[in-house]
Amino acid sequence: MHAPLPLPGGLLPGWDGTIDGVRALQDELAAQVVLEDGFIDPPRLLAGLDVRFEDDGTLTRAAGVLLEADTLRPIASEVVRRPTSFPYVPGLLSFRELPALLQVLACLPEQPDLVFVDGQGIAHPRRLGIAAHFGVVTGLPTIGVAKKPLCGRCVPPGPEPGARSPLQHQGEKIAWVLRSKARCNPLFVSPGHRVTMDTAADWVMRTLRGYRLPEPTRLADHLASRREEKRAAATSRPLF
DNA sequence: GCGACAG
DNA sequence: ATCTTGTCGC
Repeated sequence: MHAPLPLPGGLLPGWDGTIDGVRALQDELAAQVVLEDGFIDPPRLLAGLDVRFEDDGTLTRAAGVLLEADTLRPIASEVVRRPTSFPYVPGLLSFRELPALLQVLACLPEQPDLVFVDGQGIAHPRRLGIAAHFGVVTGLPTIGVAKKPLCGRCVPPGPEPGARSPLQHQGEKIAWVLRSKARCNPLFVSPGHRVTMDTAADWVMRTLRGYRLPEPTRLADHLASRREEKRAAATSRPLF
């Protein structure tokens, strides 16, 4: 038994307050991840989600963007804020960011057919990164797009855009290390839920627009970083 | 035992 | 993640 985390009760029903307890819950959720394609093909709406923090982590801010899949044009976006309720612990990131992600998803005008989340999908020690956790909880097809790996080893992919090499962990292939753009560090793309490893990488490639990040994640990232949006929108300036 | 460690 | 301008390289 490890040291209990200093948290207010009621966050996780039935949780014993220990890190081992959270890990046990992750194992249960990870068993529910589906690694087969299960989305409408072709999808009509895509969504990009990202989370940031304010006031040294006291406040959690989530940004969500809804895009038209065939044009990659944003048709709606939302930003929500809420008090942070869980500390940052490597490997337990989803428990810190999930509440805000679910809240911003609920604020979008329509349900997306495929979601891109900033962070790992199954490329996690217990195969439950934020994108996988989000996918299992919402039931939505999800892809995890991370800028850095959490675990696993790999041989760097070639320099040409589209080049990819497997990220391996404990004998399993958990993500594609994908070179989305020349001269840029590769992305770590893994299935979140109801998506195949190859489909995940394919959709990242086909939603690129000349930047390192695919449009869904890039727009959500951009929106989540805008200082002007840190506080209640004073001016009603268009978001795009 | 030591180091690494998504956001 | 966050504190933060200009600057070097392709």
